[in-house]
Amino acid sequence: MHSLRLISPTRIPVKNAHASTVEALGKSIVAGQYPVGTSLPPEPQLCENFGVSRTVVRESIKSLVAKGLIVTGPKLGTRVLSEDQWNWFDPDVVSWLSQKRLSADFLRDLQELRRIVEPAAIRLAAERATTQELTSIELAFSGMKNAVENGGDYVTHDLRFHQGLLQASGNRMLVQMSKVLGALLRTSFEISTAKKNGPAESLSMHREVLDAVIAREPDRAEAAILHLIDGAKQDIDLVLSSRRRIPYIGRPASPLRAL
Amino acid sequence: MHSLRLISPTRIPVKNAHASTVEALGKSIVAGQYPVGTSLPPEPQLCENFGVSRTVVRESIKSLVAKGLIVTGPKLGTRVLSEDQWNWFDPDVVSWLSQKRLSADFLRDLQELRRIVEPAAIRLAAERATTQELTSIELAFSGMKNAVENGGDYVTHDLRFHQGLLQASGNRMLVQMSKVLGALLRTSFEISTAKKNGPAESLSMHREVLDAVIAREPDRAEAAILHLIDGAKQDIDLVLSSRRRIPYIGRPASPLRAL
DNA sequence: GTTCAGCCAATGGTCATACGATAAGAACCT
DNA sequence: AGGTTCTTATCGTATGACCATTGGCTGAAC
Repeated sequence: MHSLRLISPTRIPVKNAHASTVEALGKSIVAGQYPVGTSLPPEPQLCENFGVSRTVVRESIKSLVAKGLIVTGPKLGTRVLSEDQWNWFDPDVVSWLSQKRLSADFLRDLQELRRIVEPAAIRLAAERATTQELTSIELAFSGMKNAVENGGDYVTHDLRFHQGLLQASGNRMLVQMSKVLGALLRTSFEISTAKKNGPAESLSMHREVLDAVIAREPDRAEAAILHLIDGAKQDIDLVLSSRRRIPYIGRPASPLRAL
Repeated sequence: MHSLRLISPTRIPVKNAHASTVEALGKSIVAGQYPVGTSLPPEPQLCENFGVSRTVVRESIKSLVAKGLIVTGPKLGTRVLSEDQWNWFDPDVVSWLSQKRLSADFLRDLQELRRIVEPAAIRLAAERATTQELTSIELAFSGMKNAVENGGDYVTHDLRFHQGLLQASGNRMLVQMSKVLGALLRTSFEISTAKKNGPAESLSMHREVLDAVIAREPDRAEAAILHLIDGAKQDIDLVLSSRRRIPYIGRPASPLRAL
């Protein structure tokens, strides 16, 4: 008799109440549904909105507190913190941001971060990568090549390629960052791939990057990756300037389908 | 009658039950008390250990799940995730790591990250810093200078100086990172400051950095900060090589007192 | 002896209720 | 008008009950 309320305000979490609630609340917040500084509805209200018990609501709220999105207190409610207090490296937060508010600002910040981190990481990778890590990257490259020749999921292998490189840097912080950059990379790759000859062109650049790493030549590897990154940046800037407003609210899967 | 159990296994959280429990559990985990892959004691056991209700224990666990330290599931318990799944950019996690396990690995990773991020950030700052941000940094510098001349807390102002620079980069990701790098910076500054003439020497280098940023000369600013960073690295390496094992378990305040 | 299905029990997941603690805002007193 | 007290909304904590999931045990069938 509980699962019958099909017209609940938000989705009904038929199961996985906690996960569903965290996601729904988190997305609402990063989407700006509750402006910074204001309070969310009180707990009983949220319970009703989501059709879950107070236990679930409270545990969900604690999760979001842990991610720096909100603070709580008696009588002050559950207040949304300013954005610079959010944990911008939390995979969930970034994922929600990518889906709900892929704004130009956000993309610019990510792009900038990528241009700082990836060249440095690749230098380290060129010095330290184990043969195992190299074969893993080589495998990703094969996947890309195969996708170009026979069709298939180019973007996913592209992602693996870059994350493999970050992994090979041997620095745990950089590895963590690869998870966050994933949001940008996927978007970026989807843009580049949409161009005619995009993949084919990008493939040879990736080959050059990998060769340089295998040859243990940091300078050459860095130059190659910078080439790649700046190409991606141009593609992104082009798309950003060609649209006035964020066109995709609530289309998680393929944010740049509009291309 | 609850607060009388003074010989409880861990601390008794007289108040702020949630925060205390999160901290105690978090520190235990990052300290390696529960090896990766193993399960924590079941909830009722934890309730007894910490002298709190199941509500608090469960909400605390959810907080740690949100930080990527653990996963939970019926019958599988509360398992510690492998370290590369932890959120290495969560301020709490980093703080716990700094206090409990300031290992050479961790310092090396942080040092490397700093050398990647700070020079890049300072280039951006030299291009974008607002006058307000500049005065804020200038203020921190005054604090440092004053501390050298009249005695006082040099390290705190040093920290403000560097975090002000990251802030001035105008990139939210970099700002977030400044919170994390704080752990390294504090340690690093404490080492450098311990050297005779450390502060005085460092002061002039900081002046040069700030001047270059004010003059909007990215190249000069980058060179100056690299000078500073590499000096700090030498100091840290020196200390690291002079000790065989992590000498400070459980001395949060001043980890490098042994100097 | 091996394999697989099915049951069992341990453990987290969810719900409901009650009361304590805190602080914002109102009411009150000076 | 200013400060102080009081009220009250809201989160914090505790308790007890029951549900849901899953790993492992048991035992039967081959």
